[in-house]
Amino acid sequence: MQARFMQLLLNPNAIYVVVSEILDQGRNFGRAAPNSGPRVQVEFVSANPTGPLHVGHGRGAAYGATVADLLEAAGYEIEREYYVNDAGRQMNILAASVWLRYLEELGAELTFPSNGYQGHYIRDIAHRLVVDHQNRFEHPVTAVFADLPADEPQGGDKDQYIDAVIERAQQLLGDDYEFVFSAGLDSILGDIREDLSEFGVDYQVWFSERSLTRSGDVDTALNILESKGHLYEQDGNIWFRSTAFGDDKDRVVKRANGQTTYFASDIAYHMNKFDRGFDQVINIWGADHHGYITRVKAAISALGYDPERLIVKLVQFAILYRGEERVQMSTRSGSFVTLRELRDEVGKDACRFFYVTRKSEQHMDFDLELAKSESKDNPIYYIQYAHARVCSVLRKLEAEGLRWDQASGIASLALLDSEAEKDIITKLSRYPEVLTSAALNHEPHQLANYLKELASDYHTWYNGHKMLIDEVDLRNARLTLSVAVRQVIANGLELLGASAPEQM
RNA sequence: GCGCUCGUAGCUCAACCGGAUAGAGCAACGGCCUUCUAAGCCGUAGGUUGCAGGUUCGAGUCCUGCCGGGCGCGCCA
Repeated sequence: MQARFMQLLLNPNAIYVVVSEILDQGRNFGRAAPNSGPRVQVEFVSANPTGPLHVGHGRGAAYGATVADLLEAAGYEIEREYYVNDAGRQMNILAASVWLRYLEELGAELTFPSNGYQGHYIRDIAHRLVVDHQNRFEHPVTAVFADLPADEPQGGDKDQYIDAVIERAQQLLGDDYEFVFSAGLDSILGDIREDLSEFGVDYQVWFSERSLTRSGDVDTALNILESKGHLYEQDGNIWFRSTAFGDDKDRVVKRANGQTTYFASDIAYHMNKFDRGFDQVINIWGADHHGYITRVKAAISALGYDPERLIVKLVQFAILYRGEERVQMSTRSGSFVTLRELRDEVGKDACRFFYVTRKSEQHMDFDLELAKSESKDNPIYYIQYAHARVCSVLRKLEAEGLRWDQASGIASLALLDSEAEKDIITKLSRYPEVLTSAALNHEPHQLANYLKELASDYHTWYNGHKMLIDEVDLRNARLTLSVAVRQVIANGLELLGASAPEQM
């Protein structure tokens, strides 16, 4: 930085140096040396594996993946992790739902619990169970529903009812209950994994909540809190005195029936994270979880770790629009738009780009029509088109039997001395700092906006200057700058999870 | 009710941990195709940064109050 600054003072041609740096370094231009920075874990999405991901998860996925990729490009050693909430009541409801649909597949006639999972994907899982295991899990309907309390439509309590169904399933299935449970979990988790992978989001670690109980981490964490005097008993429950660390109220970690709470798992999970030696732990949560930040940080402090090392980024939900019309979504009624449907309709590149083009904590409107449109109105197409345009010119060049001479182009860069050209070159030289700033501030939109500007500058310049001209030196200079722009756009698009097409 | 968060052009958003006349893109209006992709380019117009105070040499940015939107306030996960 210092050196280049000196060069700028001493030599007006120094601004051109960046062009050859870009061409020399290619994909690595703007990147720091790999693993030269802190070791950081980024945990994101972590949606309950009770159904497919929807568009709300999509924003967290795109944001988390991009922040992780940006930090990695900035030299951080990154571990991407998905926390699998595979313990708890919701998962049992899933297992019971699968089982009942399985019985229906075998011909049983029954009334599905009002609190069960209604989605069609449950039937698909049940169907596979029948195909693979025939009637192995079958029990007479009379035995299944004998002496159960009333469901809500019959004037009962839907929660009590579904709990009774779960208990009955466990009684009748015995060891096979775990099998049905796993069939549901594995199927949905597999679907989520595939969905994310197709979205360009891949994890190093899938961390199971149940493993925390099995490994004894939950007990260990509670024992540590106990030994430090942060727990107390009241009404038969064990409470964590989180108010001592700024929380509004104390929190139960173990119920009177001996069951630990989800929060206890969370305490153990964060202890586990810190014990793995990360310099920094980044949690990306939906905005509806903001109330948990205080208590989790309280637990981290109580365990003796520095809560400053935990960074929680909240992501607001996106509201889908189809043109003017708002797309209604309701998870309960099952009328939600899945991430897969969104990808199918809009395409991965536009999805990834649109999601991160706004600050994460900002509410955003996601316009499906705009994301799909193939015009300059659509920023992702606009940027990709700048890239394709350069490729197109090079193809045309070749078709005319000409060659791009890079060395000649570099040597002739000083011919590009208009303000527009210098602006483009200056903008190119800013790329590394934009990348670093976007990474360290966890603000991918900085890079997205930069790419829009660069593409705009390039389109403007391109429109006013013909590339394929007879003057060889000037032609090579223009092509060289074009290729440098193409490289930086490709680098930026890669970090945003979008492709850089050679033709459109 | 309490807490968190957001409020910037008609619309969607920027503004580099307070710094100079608050910037883009859509939409609107006016131009540019015998020429490498018009999937593009140029120009014009558009703002009392929700409101009212305060701190500061300086506030979209920090503080207080109010108004409005979103979210949260389980021995659910």
